[in-house]
Amino acid sequence: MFAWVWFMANKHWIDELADILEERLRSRGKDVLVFNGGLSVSGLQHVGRLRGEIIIPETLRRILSRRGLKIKQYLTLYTQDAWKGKESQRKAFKDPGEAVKYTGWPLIRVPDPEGCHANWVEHFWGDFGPYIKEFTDGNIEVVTTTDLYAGKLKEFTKKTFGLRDKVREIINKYRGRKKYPETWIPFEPICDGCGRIDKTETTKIIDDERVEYRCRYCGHHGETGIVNGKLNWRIEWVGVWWALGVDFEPYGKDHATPGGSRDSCVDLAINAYGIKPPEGIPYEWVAMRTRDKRIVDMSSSDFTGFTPREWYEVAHPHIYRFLVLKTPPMKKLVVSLYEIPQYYSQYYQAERIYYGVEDPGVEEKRVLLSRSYELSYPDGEPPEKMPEQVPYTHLAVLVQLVPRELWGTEGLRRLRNSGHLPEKPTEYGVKRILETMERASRWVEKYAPDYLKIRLLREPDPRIIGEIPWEHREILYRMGEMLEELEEWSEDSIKNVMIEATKHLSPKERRALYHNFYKLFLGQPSGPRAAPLIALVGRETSVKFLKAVKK
RNA sequence: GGGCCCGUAGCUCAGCUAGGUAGAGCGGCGGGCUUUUAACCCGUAGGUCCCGGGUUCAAAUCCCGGCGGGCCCGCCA
Repeated sequence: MFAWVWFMANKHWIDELADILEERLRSRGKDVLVFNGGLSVSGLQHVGRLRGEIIIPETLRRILSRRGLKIKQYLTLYTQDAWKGKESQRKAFKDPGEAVKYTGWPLIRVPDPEGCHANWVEHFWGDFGPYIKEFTDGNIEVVTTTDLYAGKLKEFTKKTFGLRDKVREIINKYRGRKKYPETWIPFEPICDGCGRIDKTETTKIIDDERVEYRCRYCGHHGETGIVNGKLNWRIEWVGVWWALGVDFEPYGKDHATPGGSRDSCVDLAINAYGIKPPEGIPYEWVAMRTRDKRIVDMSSSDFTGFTPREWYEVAHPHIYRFLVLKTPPMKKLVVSLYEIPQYYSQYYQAERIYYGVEDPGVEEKRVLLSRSYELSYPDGEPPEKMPEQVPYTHLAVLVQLVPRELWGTEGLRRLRNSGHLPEKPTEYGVKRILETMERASRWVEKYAPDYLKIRLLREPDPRIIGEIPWEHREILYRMGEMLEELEEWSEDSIKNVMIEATKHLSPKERRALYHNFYKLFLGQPSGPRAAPLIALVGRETSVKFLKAVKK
């Protein structure tokens, strides 16, 4: 139809989003724009949290930076929030019963359940925080609400005391019957008596710096500084926008409901504080598929999901970024560590489409996949030449046959022999293969199905041999003899031996024979290619196994 | 009570924004491949597009009304 329409229809969702955002951000007239994301460290920091709060804003930031916008990206940790003491959270401690006493404490004050870090937050941040730079370009500044309360939010708290009536009026619009009374002061101190932040009530503002409060939990009355507490949650969110000057911040679907938290906070920002609320987009959560194929939402406080560290161990961050980018933000993304090989092959396909060596047929698909691929690089861009692609499962098997110290030599030689690598492979391609080998090796240990786990039997097993019919034993024994006499010990000559020994068999019989062949060596009816396997096992051992069938 | 995502082949989904002969991958089946790296190649079967109305020459697609599944919010944050 019209070129314009065609053009629009063939944009990646994130580019369309970037277009809209660019216009709105430019109209704000700021030199440096601010992007933010927010996380409460209530427990397991799973990969799902990378999606909406980190990778999506980071990618938008990079796209818009290329268009000349200056953008600063933050990630805000809600460390002052109360520890809820859910059963799943208590179970993180050796003595869950005793851990009840931390209920209601600010997260940052809850001790590390395993005693290896300064507190709960730092403990669970360990598998997440340090990996952000692997999944992004790393230009993200992490701030905590605890630090903000000691700084800019302190100022905001004072401001809020002055705006009390207006703030109450707006919040009460969203509170149906349970309106806050006129005496309400929107500040929740940490109780000096019991340590809780979720049960205190401010009774009096003493001056700009101090308040009086009472605790509904332990009955303690006291006074404390305004650094020692937090604002009511709706106000706090606006406070973060104000303190950092946020211009864009995505929000999870739990905040997206009309009349919900985002709406009420926008109302507060405009009508109480007179600031322009940030632009935003809602996003769906990430779920995971378990070993037995059940789908469960990842949840921090329920400890369901897996961390960026666990992903990084078995797969490149590129792959996760790719999955996030090819999935529209309001669609549920389901990921599984058991399906890593499939993700690699999807990624390789997108890569081939990007480099133009494969035609997806449908234009929309081409745009979605190749752009998602292009943006999948955490830092920088795809290399000029398409890297060599070796299937993940291939490497998973290879690393089990070649000793680790030979991966970079013998392993690569094997790949050249099998045609996966050319004589002069690209630098990035080789680097990626070596990295994938490390990951595939760990994946085999932790997640691979049994049939991909290759383990040579220590000794020929008489019980297995007993199950092999005599005519097969004859052939296997003969193979052993031929291998023993073989002049040159190479994959090719071994392969010739195997062909020679089985050429008189029908395809069906040959299949049956190889089942027994694999059982003899591995205890299971299938395995890696026979000739390379034998080559690797070595002459002495393979002859020993093969001739054992006739003892 | 309000909102979001979804319903298309056995499974996972694309196609719906912009109406024009129902698609892909996986799985199944048959065959091939000097046995296979959840492989590859060729062929093949398989569908009331959740249901009912409406608009239209024409509806999986647009409109209205239902049904079913999953999820979020309902004054905790």
